[in-house]
Amino acid sequence: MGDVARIAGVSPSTVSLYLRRPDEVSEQRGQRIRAAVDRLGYLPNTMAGGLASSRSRIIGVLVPTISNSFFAATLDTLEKRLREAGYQLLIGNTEFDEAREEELVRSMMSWSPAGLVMTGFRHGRRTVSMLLDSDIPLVEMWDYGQPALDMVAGFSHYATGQLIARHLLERGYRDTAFISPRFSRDVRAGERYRGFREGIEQGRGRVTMRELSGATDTAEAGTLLSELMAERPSISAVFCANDMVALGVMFECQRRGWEIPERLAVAGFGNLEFTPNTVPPLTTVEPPKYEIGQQVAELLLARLGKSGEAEAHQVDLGVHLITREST
Amino acid sequence: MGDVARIAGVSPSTVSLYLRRPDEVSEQRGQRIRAAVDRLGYLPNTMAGGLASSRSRIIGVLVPTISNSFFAATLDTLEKRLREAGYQLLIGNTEFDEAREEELVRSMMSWSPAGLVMTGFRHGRRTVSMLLDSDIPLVEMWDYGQPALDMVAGFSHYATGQLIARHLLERGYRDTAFISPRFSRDVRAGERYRGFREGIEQGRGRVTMRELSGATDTAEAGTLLSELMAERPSISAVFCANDMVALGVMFECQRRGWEIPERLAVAGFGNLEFTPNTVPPLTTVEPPKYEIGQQVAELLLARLGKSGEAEAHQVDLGVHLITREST
DNA sequence: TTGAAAGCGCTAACAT
DNA sequence: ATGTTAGCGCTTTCAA
Repeated sequence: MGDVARIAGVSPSTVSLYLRRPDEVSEQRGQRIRAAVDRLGYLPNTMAGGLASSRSRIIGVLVPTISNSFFAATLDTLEKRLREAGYQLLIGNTEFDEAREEELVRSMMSWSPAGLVMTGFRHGRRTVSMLLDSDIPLVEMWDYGQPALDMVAGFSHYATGQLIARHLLERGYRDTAFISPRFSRDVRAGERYRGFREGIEQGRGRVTMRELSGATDTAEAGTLLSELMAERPSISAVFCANDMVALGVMFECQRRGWEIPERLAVAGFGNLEFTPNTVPPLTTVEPPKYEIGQQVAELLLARLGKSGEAEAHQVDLGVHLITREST
Repeated sequence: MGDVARIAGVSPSTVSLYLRRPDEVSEQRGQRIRAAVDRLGYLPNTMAGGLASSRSRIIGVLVPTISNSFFAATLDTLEKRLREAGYQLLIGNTEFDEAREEELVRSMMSWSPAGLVMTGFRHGRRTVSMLLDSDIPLVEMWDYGQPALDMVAGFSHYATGQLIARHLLERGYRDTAFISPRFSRDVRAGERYRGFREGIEQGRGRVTMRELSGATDTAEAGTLLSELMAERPSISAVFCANDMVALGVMFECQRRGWEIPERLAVAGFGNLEFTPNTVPPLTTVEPPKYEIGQQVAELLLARLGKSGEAEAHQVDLGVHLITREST
């Protein structure tokens, strides 16, 4: 930057000012500075800037795993939106592990990030106290309805479960099942189950639940379905914790010649790209996966703008039931 | 850090040394420092450290979109592996846009990253010269066989296309089709097409190609298939640019009552989670999506270790043909 | 093994 | 609108 200043014939602080707020520098010098920057291919040193101003243009984001298509979609819009505003994403996988989450929060904090984004409400005790001690804007995403540390953008998985329960009851299904990845690998699937079970039971129905041995696995979903139907042939509808599980269930039905929805109704969660196109088209619930990214960015940017107002914002983005022929 | 030093009764530079290389500090002072760190909940300021040492523990990663499941899988292992080594990932979406890529490279460079990871070999002219001017270790991933800027971890999409061509020819399919997302949205699908077409034509076969209007869309894939088969009913096999497209094609066959592989053989690319489980199970090619992440990390860490040796490493991780009943 | 001193490249008062 | 001055919180010689 010194070089740029020398070549442009101005002082370093003028260059710095020009780079940050160009309109506070005279047109004439602005041009000279721009020319010098181009000539030297000057790139500012972000770390020096961050150190001097004691704030950075970094947003730390923690997700269980990047490769979960829901979070990946959210990250996509979040990155886009924040990049437009001049921020960059430091991403970490917690792998469903509170210790790793704590370690990640610690290392993100050491960057003095402008903001932090975390998935869900479950955090370790020490993580929570680090978060509360700092005054870094925080958004918890992909959930709603439980006590939050700061801002929230998500929806209620409990209500989602209830929504499907109501739908199945309306269509006359009472003897139902729920097939899910292991709850320890997907806490929010557990919440959907709770809502679903309570909804069905309030309607005098019954729910049989099966957890896969780990994360989503279409083959294992098919196996579990077969076992379930052998044990309890009266089951007439199954709510799958996500559309991938539902796909596995539908493949199994196809192999066994079980008509959907006549022999067995199937519902999912996610409205993935292929979901409208299955045979028959799958009834599902659409989560606001892109909107969450958008909303998280907006909450953060709003807070970063007017630094004073410490208004805690919590946004429930809701879900949509998409009724198709599988129920 | 001054506070820590005061409480521990040592100098700041001893604290700094202890934090970086604990075994060069006496056990006694080490203990005192550790106690002080705990008591104060001290978190080092990474930016100050980075500025002083003029290097950071950041690896910049550029992908077309995070939400592509192939890249997401790679990012997952890459993040895990690099986090274990004490690095963090700064992730950017290029959105298939060279201008955005350039802008991202520029802002990543301003962090003095320890390394950079990019997807594929196509970069803008100015991006290339920035990359070459800097001496930041660079890995280009997810492709192989073209001139690279530095290190490479990937596989040949051209060879992948040829592999499937050979397989289909062996099974007696000569009149074939290729259905793909728009090549401008997936350059590597275009490479697979090139390999496939040349392979089939060398075997005296024929390929009819159809591009979707944008990214992967199972519904549109079905529509394209119908049109294709109406125009040219003699087609007996279709190679889909990825397994999602193949899923759309299979749904369409199911709706129309076309037996797979009797009426139409189907092959895909990706070996996604559901692929072994379709009806019938789908023949596909398995790309080393996790291995790429692993290998990128290893190349980077090797280079970061022995800083002197500027050995350019290029790794072809290859693919596996997985033959199932759909062909 | 430890400490003192200098400085990494910028920003932020402040004075002009 | 521009320049001067003093740090930001560390790491890194270098000397002890």
